[in-house]
Amino acid sequence: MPELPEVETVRRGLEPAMVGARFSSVEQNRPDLRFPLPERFVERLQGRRIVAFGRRAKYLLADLDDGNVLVMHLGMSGSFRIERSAGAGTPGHFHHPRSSALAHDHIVFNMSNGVRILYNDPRRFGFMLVVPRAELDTHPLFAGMGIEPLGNELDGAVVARLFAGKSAPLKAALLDQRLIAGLGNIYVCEALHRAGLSPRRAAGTLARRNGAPSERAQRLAEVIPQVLNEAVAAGGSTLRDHRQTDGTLGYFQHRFHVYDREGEPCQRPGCRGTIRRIVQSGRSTFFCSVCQK
DNA sequence: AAGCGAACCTGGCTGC
DNA sequence: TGCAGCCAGGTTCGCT
Repeated sequence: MPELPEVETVRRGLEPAMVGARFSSVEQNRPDLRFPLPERFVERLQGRRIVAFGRRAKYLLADLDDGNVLVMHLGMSGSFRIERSAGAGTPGHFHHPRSSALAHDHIVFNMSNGVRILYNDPRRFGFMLVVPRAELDTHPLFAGMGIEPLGNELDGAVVARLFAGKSAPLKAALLDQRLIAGLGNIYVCEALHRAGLSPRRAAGTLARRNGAPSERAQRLAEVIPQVLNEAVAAGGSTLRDHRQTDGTLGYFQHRFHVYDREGEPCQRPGCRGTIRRIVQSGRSTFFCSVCQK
């Protein structure tokens, strides 16, 4: 489900409910998600206060007051929803209603501010772990992680360097989280269309030319943050499960130019092409072979 | 070594 | 209506 814009949407929804609050109680309804949950997961969270709530690529990071970080990944079908109890605002009288439990509500955080935060994940490709903040950067999950596409690091020169010498298709290189971390199938397809680049082109063909990053690399570096920022502003894309934490839908899917639009006319002004679907490394790619070269 | 396909899971949709 | 088959926003593993 969630690529960077969806995860950022979730982060923004959860932040005000989480930062400053403590975990009053945590319900763990099964031993594992994608991986076994950490030893004593519930005990390690209960009583802790959340001091910051951030994101790195597609990971949510809740900094706890004991120096640990609760790391959460939503996999393909993970989502959070927030329920506010009637007692919110009057400390000591929350009732955290249990009546609303749905199938696949695997983890529930009952917060000291009266908010109930439920993690639902039918496919269980998501996972949670607890890592000391000081060890986060060297943790296997994060050590080899690529650059943050909404940070300041992304520009044509960086793209050229990252892709230099790669024979893999651009599509695969953009999905490789060790290069740029946070893009997924939707936004890779959309970015490539905006940049006018074929998903089948070898990534290495964007490398530097005569000491300067190629025009193509610069265009790609420009459109990636553009499409991600527009998607964040739209609350992400709702294909099936993604919701903002208050239940409202994302609406960026209405602005897709290629994703899931096989057979439709290309929307690029003046282009007479038709959106095609091909399969690359086992995943659907949508693109216009007329204007994407 | 890089790159590709399969695997991990459940559910929704399509077509027979 | 029923059921088989296919597909899905991610990541990792293992083979070539």
